[in-house]
Amino acid sequence: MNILIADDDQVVHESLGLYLKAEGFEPVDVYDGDAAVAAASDDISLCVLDIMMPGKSGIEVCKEIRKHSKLPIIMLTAKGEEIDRIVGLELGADDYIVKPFSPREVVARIKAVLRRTQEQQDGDDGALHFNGLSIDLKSYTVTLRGGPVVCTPKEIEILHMLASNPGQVFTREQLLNRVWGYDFAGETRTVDTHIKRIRAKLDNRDLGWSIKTIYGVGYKFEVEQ
Amino acid sequence: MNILIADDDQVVHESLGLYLKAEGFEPVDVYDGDAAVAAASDDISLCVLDIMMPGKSGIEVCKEIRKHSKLPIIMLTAKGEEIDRIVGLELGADDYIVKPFSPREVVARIKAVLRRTQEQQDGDDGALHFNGLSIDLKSYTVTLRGGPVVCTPKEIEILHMLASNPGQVFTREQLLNRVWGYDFAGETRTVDTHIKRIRAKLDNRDLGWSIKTIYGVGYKFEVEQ
DNA sequence: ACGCGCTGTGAACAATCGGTGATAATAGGT
DNA sequence: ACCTATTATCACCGATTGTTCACAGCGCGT
Repeated sequence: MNILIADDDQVVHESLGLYLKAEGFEPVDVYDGDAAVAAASDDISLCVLDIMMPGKSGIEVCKEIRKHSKLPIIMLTAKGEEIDRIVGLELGADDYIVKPFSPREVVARIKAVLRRTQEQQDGDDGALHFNGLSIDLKSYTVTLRGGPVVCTPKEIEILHMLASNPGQVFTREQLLNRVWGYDFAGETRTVDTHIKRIRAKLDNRDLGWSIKTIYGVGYKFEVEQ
Repeated sequence: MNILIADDDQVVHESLGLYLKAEGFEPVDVYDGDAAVAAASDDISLCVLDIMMPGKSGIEVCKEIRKHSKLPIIMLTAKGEEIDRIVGLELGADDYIVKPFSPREVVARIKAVLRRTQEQQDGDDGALHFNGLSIDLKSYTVTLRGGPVVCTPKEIEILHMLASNPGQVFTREQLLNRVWGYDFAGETRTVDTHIKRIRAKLDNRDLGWSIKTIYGVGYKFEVEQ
Protein backbone atom coordinates (compact mmCIF):
# COMPACT_ATOMS: atom_id res chain seq x y z
CA MET A 1 0.00 0.00 0.00
CA ASN A 2 1.68 3.19 -1.23
CA ILE A 3 1.46 6.43 0.75
CA LEU A 4 2.48 9.64 -1.02
CA ILE A 5 4.39 12.03 1.20
CA ALA A 6 4.66 15.54 -0.25
CA ASP A 7 6.81 17.84 1.82
CA ASP A 8 9.90 19.91 1.11
CA ASP A 9 11.40 18.99 4.47
CA GLN A 10 13.66 15.96 4.28
CA VAL A 11 13.28 15.38 8.01
CA VAL A 12 9.56 14.79 7.57
CA HIS A 13 10.22 12.14 4.95
CA GLU A 14 12.75 10.36 7.08
CA SER A 15 10.71 10.21 10.25
CA LEU A 16 7.46 9.28 8.56
CA GLY A 17 9.12 6.83 6.22
CA LEU A 18 10.45 4.69 9.02
CA TYR A 19 7.15 4.44 10.81
CA LEU A 20 5.21 3.78 7.65
CA LYS A 21 7.49 0.97 6.58
CA ALA A 22 7.27 -0.53 10.04
CA GLU A 23 3.52 -0.63 9.63
CA GLY A 24 3.66 -2.25 6.24
CA PHE A 25 3.11 0.82 4.10
CA GLU A 26 5.35 1.94 1.28
CA PRO A 27 6.17 5.67 1.35
CA VAL A 28 6.54 7.52 -1.95
CA ASP A 29 8.55 10.68 -1.44
CA VAL A 30 8.10 13.90 -3.41
CA TYR A 31 9.36 17.34 -2.48
CA ASP A 32 7.15 19.83 -4.29
CA GLY A 33 3.60 20.35 -5.39
CA ASP A 34 4.07 19.58 -9.06
CA ALA A 35 5.71 16.24 -8.35
CA ALA A 36 2.86 15.47 -5.96
CA VAL A 37 0.23 16.02 -8.64
CA ALA A 38 2.19 13.92 -11.08
CA ALA A 39 2.69 11.07 -8.61
CA ALA A 40 -0.87 11.07 -7.35
CA SER A 41 -2.09 9.35 -10.47
CA ASP A 42 0.02 6.30 -9.79
CA ASP A 43 -0.78 3.44 -7.51
CA ILE A 44 -1.26 5.60 -4.42
CA SER A 45 -3.68 4.78 -1.63
CA LEU A 46 -3.40 8.00 0.36
CA CYS A 47 -1.67 11.40 0.17
CA VAL A 48 -0.04 13.37 2.93
CA LEU A 49 0.36 16.95 1.68
CA ASP A 50 2.27 19.74 3.32
CA ILE A 51 0.63 23.08 2.69
CA MET A 52 3.82 25.08 2.34
CA MET A 53 5.70 23.65 -0.59
CA PRO A 54 7.70 24.98 -3.54
CA GLY A 55 5.80 25.03 -6.81
CA LYS A 56 2.16 24.28 -6.11
CA SER A 57 1.02 24.62 -2.52
CA GLY A 58 -0.60 21.69 -0.79
CA ILE A 59 -3.94 23.41 -1.13
CA GLU A 60 -3.58 23.67 -4.88
CA VAL A 61 -2.46 20.07 -5.09
CA CYS A 62 -5.45 19.01 -3.07
CA LYS A 63 -7.81 20.86 -5.38
CA GLU A 64 -6.08 19.39 -8.39
CA ILE A 65 -6.41 15.86 -7.14
CA ARG A 66 -10.02 16.36 -6.13
CA LYS A 67 -10.94 17.36 -9.66
CA HIS A 68 -10.72 13.80 -10.82
CA SER A 69 -10.27 11.58 -7.78
CA LYS A 70 -11.46 10.77 -4.29
CA LEU A 71 -8.01 9.74 -3.18
CA PRO A 72 -7.80 10.15 0.61
CA ILE A 73 -5.81 13.25 1.55
CA ILE A 74 -4.30 14.33 4.84
CA MET A 75 -2.99 17.91 5.07
CA LEU A 76 -0.02 18.97 7.13
CA THR A 77 -0.52 22.45 8.51
CA ALA A 78 1.69 24.70 10.53
CA LYS A 79 0.12 25.93 13.71
CA GLY A 80 -2.19 28.86 13.10
CA GLU A 81 -2.98 28.21 9.47
CA GLU A 82 -6.57 28.25 8.46
CA ILE A 83 -7.78 24.85 9.38
CA ASP A 84 -11.46 25.26 8.70
CA ARG A 85 -11.17 25.44 4.96
CA ILE A 86 -9.06 22.35 4.79
CA VAL A 87 -11.35 19.81 6.30
CA GLY A 88 -14.42 21.56 4.93
CA LEU A 89 -16.02 20.91 1.61
CA GLU A 90 -14.02 23.62 -0.06
CA LEU A 91 -10.98 21.48 -0.34
CA GLY A 92 -12.21 18.04 0.47
CA ALA A 93 -9.25 16.89 2.52
CA ASP A 94 -10.07 14.01 4.81
CA ASP A 95 -8.04 15.04 7.81
CA TYR A 96 -5.31 17.42 8.87
CA ILE A 97 -2.38 17.25 11.23
CA VAL A 98 -0.80 20.23 12.92
CA LYS A 99 2.95 20.50 12.95
CA PRO A 100 4.88 19.53 14.90
CA PHE A 101 3.49 16.01 14.95
CA SER A 102 4.62 12.63 16.21
CA PRO A 103 5.12 10.13 13.39
CA ARG A 104 3.10 7.72 15.43
CA GLU A 105 0.11 10.00 15.37
CA VAL A 106 0.41 10.45 11.64
CA VAL A 107 0.39 6.72 11.08
CA ALA A 108 -2.63 6.37 13.34
CA ARG A 109 -4.49 9.04 11.40
CA ILE A 110 -3.54 7.50 8.09
CA LYS A 111 -5.03 4.25 9.24
CA ALA A 112 -8.12 6.04 10.49
CA VAL A 113 -8.65 7.85 7.21
CA LEU A 114 -8.09 4.71 5.18
CA ARG A 115 -10.58 2.94 7.32
CA ARG A 116 -13.11 5.71 7.09
CA THR A 117 -12.89 6.07 3.32
CA GLN A 118 -13.15 2.32 3.03
CA GLU A 119 -16.33 2.45 5.07
CA GLN A 120 -17.72 5.26 2.99
CA GLN A 121 -17.30 3.11 -0.06
CA ASP A 122 -19.28 0.50 1.74
CA GLY A 123 -22.23 2.82 1.65
CA ASP A 124 -25.15 3.08 3.99
CA ASP A 125 -27.29 0.20 2.86
CA GLY A 126 -26.60 -3.21 4.33
CA ALA A 127 -24.65 -4.06 1.20
CA LEU A 128 -21.02 -5.04 1.39
CA HIS A 129 -18.55 -3.67 -1.12
CA PHE A 130 -15.14 -4.91 -2.05
CA ASN A 131 -12.95 -4.43 -5.03
CA GLY A 132 -15.17 -5.40 -7.95
CA LEU A 133 -17.63 -7.19 -5.69
CA SER A 134 -20.78 -6.17 -3.91
CA ILE A 135 -23.10 -8.27 -1.85
CA ASP A 136 -26.56 -7.01 -0.99
CA LEU A 137 -28.44 -9.22 1.38
CA LYS A 138 -31.41 -6.90 1.21
CA SER A 139 -32.10 -7.59 -2.45
CA TYR A 140 -30.25 -10.90 -2.52
CA THR A 141 -28.02 -9.76 -5.33
CA VAL A 142 -24.32 -10.15 -5.98
CA THR A 143 -22.42 -8.18 -8.58
CA LEU A 144 -18.93 -8.93 -9.83
CA ARG A 145 -16.99 -6.40 -11.90
CA GLY A 146 -20.23 -4.50 -12.42
CA GLY A 147 -22.12 -7.46 -13.77
CA PRO A 148 -24.70 -9.50 -11.87
CA VAL A 149 -23.90 -12.95 -10.60
CA VAL A 150 -26.74 -15.39 -10.20
CA CYS A 151 -26.44 -16.89 -6.76
CA THR A 152 -28.81 -19.02 -4.80
CA PRO A 153 -30.04 -17.78 -1.42
CA LYS A 154 -27.79 -20.07 0.60
CA GLU A 155 -24.80 -19.03 -1.42
CA ILE A 156 -25.49 -15.35 -0.83
CA GLU A 157 -26.11 -15.88 2.86
CA ILE A 158 -22.88 -17.75 3.33
CA LEU A 159 -20.93 -15.24 1.28
CA HIS A 160 -22.48 -12.38 3.23
CA MET A 161 -21.73 -14.05 6.54
CA LEU A 162 -18.09 -14.49 5.60
CA ALA A 163 -17.66 -11.12 3.94
CA SER A 164 -19.28 -9.17 6.74
CA ASN A 165 -16.36 -10.19 8.97
CA PRO A 166 -13.33 -10.09 6.70
CA GLY A 167 -10.39 -12.02 8.07
CA GLN A 168 -12.38 -13.81 10.71
CA VAL A 169 -12.33 -17.56 10.45
CA PHE A 170 -15.64 -19.37 10.71
CA THR A 171 -15.81 -23.05 11.46
CA ARG A 172 -18.29 -25.13 9.54
CA GLU A 173 -20.33 -25.48 12.68
CA GLN A 174 -20.48 -21.72 13.11
CA LEU A 175 -21.61 -21.27 9.55
CA LEU A 176 -24.22 -23.97 9.91
CA ASN A 177 -25.49 -22.40 13.10
CA ARG A 178 -25.56 -18.84 11.86
CA VAL A 179 -26.74 -19.39 8.29
CA TRP A 180 -28.90 -22.47 8.59
CA GLY A 181 -30.00 -22.04 12.18
CA TYR A 182 -29.23 -23.66 15.49
CA ASP A 183 -31.42 -26.66 14.86
CA PHE A 184 -29.88 -27.81 11.65
CA ALA A 185 -28.71 -31.40 11.88
CA GLY A 186 -26.85 -31.86 8.64
CA GLU A 187 -23.35 -32.76 7.66
CA THR A 188 -20.54 -30.25 7.72
CA ARG A 189 -19.73 -31.42 4.22
CA THR A 190 -22.66 -29.35 3.06
CA VAL A 191 -20.70 -26.20 3.75
CA ASP A 192 -17.83 -27.39 1.57
CA THR A 193 -20.10 -27.86 -1.38
CA HIS A 194 -21.57 -24.40 -1.08
CA ILE A 195 -18.13 -22.86 -0.73
CA LYS A 196 -17.08 -24.65 -3.86
CA ARG A 197 -20.11 -23.32 -5.75
CA ILE A 198 -19.48 -19.77 -4.52
CA ARG A 199 -15.84 -19.98 -5.53
CA ALA A 200 -16.80 -21.21 -8.98
CA LYS A 201 -19.13 -18.28 -9.50
CA LEU A 202 -16.80 -15.63 -8.10
CA ASP A 203 -13.78 -16.22 -10.24
CA ASN A 204 -11.75 -13.31 -8.98
CA ARG A 205 -8.29 -13.11 -10.41
CA ASP A 206 -6.56 -9.78 -9.75
CA LEU A 207 -9.20 -8.58 -7.33
CA GLY A 208 -7.80 -8.27 -3.85
CA TRP A 209 -9.99 -10.74 -2.02
CA SER A 210 -10.78 -14.43 -1.83
CA ILE A 211 -12.32 -17.15 0.28
CA LYS A 212 -9.49 -18.90 2.05
CA THR A 213 -9.52 -22.31 3.65
CA ILE A 214 -7.88 -22.66 7.04
CA TYR A 215 -6.92 -26.27 7.25
CA GLY A 216 -8.49 -27.97 10.19
CA VAL A 217 -10.45 -24.87 11.18
CA GLY A 218 -12.81 -23.48 8.57
CA TYR A 219 -13.18 -20.71 6.03
CA LYS A 220 -12.60 -16.98 5.95
CA PHE A 221 -13.12 -14.12 3.55
CA GLU A 222 -9.75 -12.49 3.17
CA VAL A 223 -9.02 -9.01 1.82
CA GLU A 224 -5.46 -8.09 0.96
CA GLN A 225 -4.14 -5.27 3.17
CA MET B 1 -23.25 10.30 21.61
CA ASN B 2 -22.59 12.51 24.63
CA ILE B 3 -19.65 14.90 24.72
CA LEU B 4 -18.72 16.41 28.06
CA ILE B 5 -17.67 20.05 27.84
CA ALA B 6 -15.93 21.33 30.97
CA ASP B 7 -15.17 25.05 30.85
CA ASP B 8 -16.06 28.00 33.00
CA ASP B 9 -16.64 30.20 29.97
CA GLN B 10 -20.25 30.27 28.87
CA VAL B 11 -19.24 31.40 25.39
CA VAL B 12 -17.31 28.18 24.85
CA HIS B 13 -20.37 26.13 25.71
CA GLU B 14 -22.60 28.06 23.38
CA SER B 15 -20.34 27.98 20.36
CA LEU B 16 -19.32 24.35 20.75
CA GLY B 17 -22.82 23.25 21.62
CA LEU B 18 -24.26 24.47 18.36
CA TYR B 19 -21.66 22.78 16.23
CA LEU B 20 -21.80 19.55 18.18
CA LYS B 21 -25.56 19.32 17.88
CA ALA B 22 -25.29 20.04 14.17
CA GLU B 23 -22.97 17.06 13.87
CA GLY B 24 -25.24 14.77 15.80
CA PHE B 25 -23.47 14.90 19.17
CA GLU B 26 -25.13 15.74 22.47
CA PRO B 27 -23.14 18.25 24.55
CA VAL B 28 -23.15 17.89 28.33
CA ASP B 29 -22.19 21.19 29.96
CA VAL B 30 -20.33 21.55 33.25
CA TYR B 31 -18.56 24.64 34.53
CA ASP B 32 -15.97 23.44 37.03
CA GLY B 33 -13.62 20.57 37.68
CA ASP B 34 -15.60 18.86 40.38
CA ALA B 35 -18.70 18.69 38.23
CA ALA B 36 -16.57 17.34 35.40
CA VAL B 37 -15.31 14.46 37.50
CA ALA B 38 -18.82 13.70 38.67
CA ALA B 39 -20.28 13.77 35.17
CA ALA B 40 -17.50 11.76 33.57
CA SER B 41 -18.82 8.57 35.05
CA ASP B 42 -22.06 8.89 33.14
CA ASP B 43 -22.73 7.91 29.60
CA ILE B 44 -20.01 10.08 28.11
CA SER B 45 -18.09 9.21 24.96
CA LEU B 46 -15.48 11.97 25.11
CA CYS B 47 -14.38 14.82 27.39
CA VAL B 48 -13.28 18.32 26.44
CA LEU B 49 -11.50 19.79 29.47
CA ASP B 50 -10.39 23.37 29.92
CA ILE B 51 -7.23 23.56 31.98
CA MET B 52 -8.13 26.75 33.81
CA MET B 53 -11.26 26.03 35.80
CA PRO B 54 -12.64 26.77 39.24
CA GLY B 55 -12.34 23.92 41.69
CA LYS B 56 -10.22 21.20 40.15
CA SER B 57 -8.07 22.17 37.18
CA GLY B 58 -8.42 20.30 33.91
CA ILE B 59 -5.17 18.56 34.67
CA GLU B 60 -6.45 17.24 37.95
CA VAL B 61 -9.69 16.15 36.31
CA CYS B 62 -7.73 14.34 33.65
CA LYS B 63 -5.69 12.54 36.30
CA GLU B 64 -8.82 11.62 38.15
CA ILE B 65 -10.53 10.18 35.13
CA ARG B 66 -7.45 8.28 34.00
CA LYS B 67 -7.30 6.48 37.31
CA HIS B 68 -10.21 4.31 36.35
CA SER B 69 -11.02 4.92 32.70
CA LYS B 70 -9.67 5.28 29.19
CA LEU B 71 -12.32 7.81 28.26
CA PRO B 72 -11.01 9.94 25.38
CA ILE B 73 -9.94 13.40 26.60
CA ILE B 74 -9.19 16.58 24.70
CA MET B 75 -7.53 19.40 26.64
CA LEU B 76 -8.15 23.07 26.00
CA THR B 77 -5.10 25.21 26.66
CA ALA B 78 -4.61 28.94 26.48
CA LYS B 79 -1.90 30.18 24.21
CA GLY B 80 1.48 29.95 25.86
CA GLU B 81 0.57 27.20 28.26
CA GLU B 82 3.10 25.00 26.59
CA ILE B 83 4.01 23.23 29.81
CA ASP B 84 0.42 22.42 30.58
CA ARG B 85 0.00 20.97 27.17
CA ILE B 86 2.88 18.58 27.69
CA VAL B 87 1.70 17.63 31.13
CA GLY B 88 -1.76 17.04 29.74
CA LEU B 89 -0.53 14.66 27.11
CA GLU B 90 1.68 12.92 29.64
CA LEU B 91 -1.33 12.40 31.82
CA GLY B 92 -2.98 10.54 29.03
CA ALA B 93 -5.02 13.15 27.24
CA ASP B 94 -5.64 12.19 23.64
CA ASP B 95 -5.32 15.60 22.03
CA TYR B 96 -5.05 19.25 22.89
CA ILE B 97 -6.42 22.41 21.32
CA VAL B 98 -4.98 25.84 21.78
CA LYS B 99 -7.30 28.75 22.46
CA PRO B 100 -8.63 30.59 20.65
CA PHE B 101 -10.06 27.84 18.51
CA SER B 102 -12.71 27.59 15.86
CA PRO B 103 -15.63 25.39 16.89
CA ARG B 104 -15.25 23.65 13.59
CA GLU B 105 -11.74 22.63 14.46
CA VAL B 106 -12.84 21.29 17.80
CA VAL B 107 -15.51 19.16 16.21
CA ALA B 108 -13.03 17.89 13.65
CA ARG B 109 -10.63 16.92 16.40
CA ILE B 110 -13.33 15.30 18.44
CA LYS B 111 -14.17 13.15 15.48
CA ALA B 112 -10.51 12.38 14.90
CA VAL B 113 -9.97 11.35 18.50
CA LEU B 114 -13.09 9.23 18.53
CA ARG B 115 -11.95 7.47 15.41
CA ARG B 116 -8.50 6.94 16.78
CA THR B 117 -9.62 5.56 20.11
CA GLN B 118 -12.23 3.46 18.37
CA GLU B 119 -9.56 1.95 16.23
CA GLN B 120 -7.31 1.30 19.18
CA GLN B 121 -10.12 -0.66 20.75
CA ASP B 122 -10.59 -2.55 17.52
CA GLY B 123 -6.91 -3.31 17.31
CA ASP B 124 -7.30 -4.76 20.76
CA ASP B 125 -8.92 -7.93 19.52
CA GLY B 126 -7.29 -11.12 20.70
CA ALA B 127 -4.35 -10.45 18.40
CA LEU B 128 -0.89 -10.34 19.93
CA HIS B 129 1.67 -7.79 18.81
CA PHE B 130 5.41 -7.77 19.23
CA ASN B 131 8.21 -6.05 17.43
CA GLY B 132 7.65 -6.97 13.79
CA LEU B 133 5.40 -9.86 14.72
CA SER B 134 1.68 -10.21 15.17
CA ILE B 135 -0.33 -13.30 15.90
CA ASP B 136 -4.07 -13.29 15.32
CA LEU B 137 -5.86 -16.39 16.42
CA LYS B 138 -9.12 -14.99 15.13
CA SER B 139 -8.03 -14.99 11.52
CA TYR B 140 -5.35 -17.61 12.02
CA THR B 141 -2.74 -15.31 10.55
CA VAL B 142 0.82 -14.53 11.52
CA THR B 143 2.69 -11.58 10.09
CA LEU B 144 6.43 -11.00 10.32
CA ARG B 145 7.95 -7.63 9.40
CA GLY B 146 4.66 -6.71 7.75
CA GLY B 147 4.56 -9.78 5.54
CA PRO B 148 2.37 -12.82 6.05
CA VAL B 149 3.81 -16.08 7.31
CA VAL B 150 2.07 -19.26 6.29
CA CYS B 151 1.61 -21.35 9.39
CA THR B 152 -0.39 -24.47 10.02
CA PRO B 153 -3.09 -24.42 12.69
CA LYS B 154 -1.04 -26.29 15.27
CA GLU B 155 1.89 -23.96 14.73
CA ILE B 156 -0.25 -20.89 15.22
CA GLU B 157 -1.92 -22.34 18.27
CA ILE B 158 1.37 -23.22 19.91
CA LEU B 159 2.88 -19.86 19.05
CA HIS B 160 -0.17 -18.08 20.38
CA MET B 161 -0.10 -20.12 23.57
CA LEU B 162 3.54 -19.24 24.18
CA ALA B 163 3.30 -15.62 23.11
CA SER B 164 0.20 -14.89 25.13
CA ASN B 165 2.29 -15.45 28.25
CA PRO B 166 5.70 -13.97 27.44
CA GLY B 167 8.45 -15.16 29.74
CA GLN B 168 6.44 -17.99 31.19
CA VAL B 169 7.89 -21.44 30.66
CA PHE B 170 5.58 -24.18 29.43
CA THR B 171 6.48 -27.82 29.78
CA ARG B 172 5.78 -30.08 26.86
CA GLU B 173 3.00 -31.68 28.84
CA GLN B 174 1.37 -28.31 29.45
CA LEU B 175 1.53 -27.46 25.77
CA LEU B 176 0.12 -30.83 24.79
CA ASN B 177 -2.70 -30.42 27.28
CA ARG B 178 -3.59 -26.88 26.38
CA VAL B 179 -3.13 -26.98 22.63
CA TRP B 180 -3.95 -30.56 21.76
CA GLY B 181 -6.39 -31.25 24.57
CA TYR B 182 -6.38 -33.24 27.74
CA ASP B 183 -6.96 -36.52 26.00
CA PHE B 184 -4.01 -36.47 23.68
CA ALA B 185 -1.84 -39.55 24.06
CA GLY B 186 1.18 -38.77 21.94
CA GLU B 187 4.87 -38.36 22.47
CA THR B 188 6.31 -35.18 23.90
CA ARG B 189 8.72 -35.27 20.99
CA THR B 190 5.89 -33.95 18.87
CA VAL B 191 6.20 -30.58 20.52
CA ASP B 192 9.87 -30.35 19.62
CA THR B 193 9.12 -30.80 15.97
CA HIS B 194 6.52 -28.09 15.97
CA ILE B 195 8.80 -25.70 17.81
CA LYS B 196 11.45 -26.39 15.22
CA ARG B 197 9.03 -25.61 12.41
CA ILE B 198 7.88 -22.41 14.05
CA ARG B 199 11.46 -21.29 14.59
CA ALA B 200 12.28 -21.99 10.98
CA LYS B 201 9.39 -19.84 9.80
CA LEU B 202 10.01 -16.98 12.22
CA ASP B 203 13.60 -16.20 11.45
CA ASN B 204 13.88 -13.17 13.66
CA ARG B 205 17.31 -11.68 13.88
CA ASP B 206 17.35 -8.17 15.34
CA LEU B 207 13.76 -8.36 16.56
CA GLY B 208 13.64 -8.40 20.32
CA TRP B 209 11.96 -11.74 20.91
CA SER B 210 12.51 -15.45 20.45
CA ILE B 211 11.40 -18.90 21.51
CA LYS B 212 13.86 -20.09 24.12
CA THR B 213 14.49 -23.63 25.28
CA ILE B 214 14.77 -24.18 29.01
CA TYR B 215 16.85 -27.28 29.38
CA GLY B 216 15.01 -29.99 31.24
CA VAL B 217 11.85 -27.88 31.55
CA GLY B 218 10.27 -26.73 28.32
CA TYR B 219 9.88 -23.68 26.12
CA LYS B 220 9.06 -20.03 26.56
CA PHE B 221 8.45 -17.01 24.38
CA GLU B 222 10.93 -14.42 25.54
CA VAL B 223 10.82 -10.69 24.92
CA GLU B 224 13.95 -8.67 25.62
CA GLN B 225 13.50 -6.11 28.41
C1' DA C 1 -48.90 -33.33 -12.02
C1' DC C 2 -44.89 -31.85 -14.05
C1' DG C 3 -40.51 -29.64 -14.59
C1' DC C 4 -37.00 -26.93 -12.76
C1' DG C 5 -33.68 -25.21 -9.79
C1' DC C 6 -31.95 -25.33 -5.16
C1' DT C 7 -29.91 -28.23 -1.41
C1' DG C 8 -27.99 -31.83 0.89
C1' DT C 9 -25.43 -36.31 0.85
C1' DG C 10 -22.17 -39.98 -0.07
C1' DA C 11 -18.13 -41.44 -2.27
C1' DA C 12 -13.92 -40.97 -4.79
C1' DC C 13 -10.04 -38.31 -5.09
C1' DA C 14 -6.43 -34.96 -3.78
C1' DA C 15 -3.89 -32.17 -0.70
C1' DT C 16 -2.01 -31.22 3.55
C1' DC C 17 -0.70 -31.81 8.09
C1' DG C 18 0.99 -33.97 12.01
C1' DG C 19 3.27 -37.72 14.55
C1' DT C 20 7.02 -40.97 14.84
C1' DG C 21 11.49 -43.00 14.78
C1' DA C 22 16.20 -42.59 13.98
C1' DT C 23 20.12 -39.84 14.31
C1' DA C 24 22.94 -35.81 15.23
C1' DA C 25 23.91 -32.01 18.26
C1' DT C 26 24.01 -29.86 22.63
C1' DA C 27 23.86 -29.00 27.53
C1' DG C 28 24.78 -30.49 32.30
C1' DG C 29 26.93 -33.02 35.67
C1' DT C 30 30.76 -35.86 37.50
C1' DA D 1 37.30 -34.56 29.43
C1' DC D 2 33.90 -37.78 29.53
C1' DC D 3 29.32 -39.64 29.83
C1' DT D 4 24.46 -39.15 30.01
C1' DA D 5 20.22 -36.90 29.53
C1' DT D 6 17.96 -33.76 26.88
C1' DT D 7 16.97 -31.41 22.73
C1' DA D 8 17.33 -30.48 17.54
C1' DT D 9 16.76 -32.00 13.10
C1' DC D 10 15.30 -34.73 9.30
C1' DA D 11 12.55 -37.53 6.27
C1' DC D 12 8.81 -40.41 5.88
C1' DC D 13 4.18 -42.33 6.10
C1' DG D 14 -0.33 -42.47 7.78
C1' DA D 15 -4.29 -40.16 8.72
C1' DT D 16 -6.99 -36.36 8.75
C1' DT D 17 -9.04 -32.83 6.13
C1' DG D 18 -10.59 -30.57 1.97
C1' DT D 19 -12.22 -30.77 -2.94
C1' DT D 20 -14.94 -32.25 -6.36
C1' DC D 21 -18.52 -34.75 -8.57
C1' DA D 22 -22.81 -36.93 -9.51
C1' DC D 23 -27.16 -37.82 -7.87
C1' DA D 24 -31.46 -37.74 -5.28
C1' DG D 25 -34.89 -35.30 -2.45
C1' DC D 26 -37.36 -31.37 -1.89
C1' DG D 27 -40.00 -27.25 -2.61
C1' DC D 28 -41.87 -24.09 -5.71
C1' DG D 29 -44.16 -22.26 -9.44
C1' DT D 30 -46.50 -23.28 -13.72
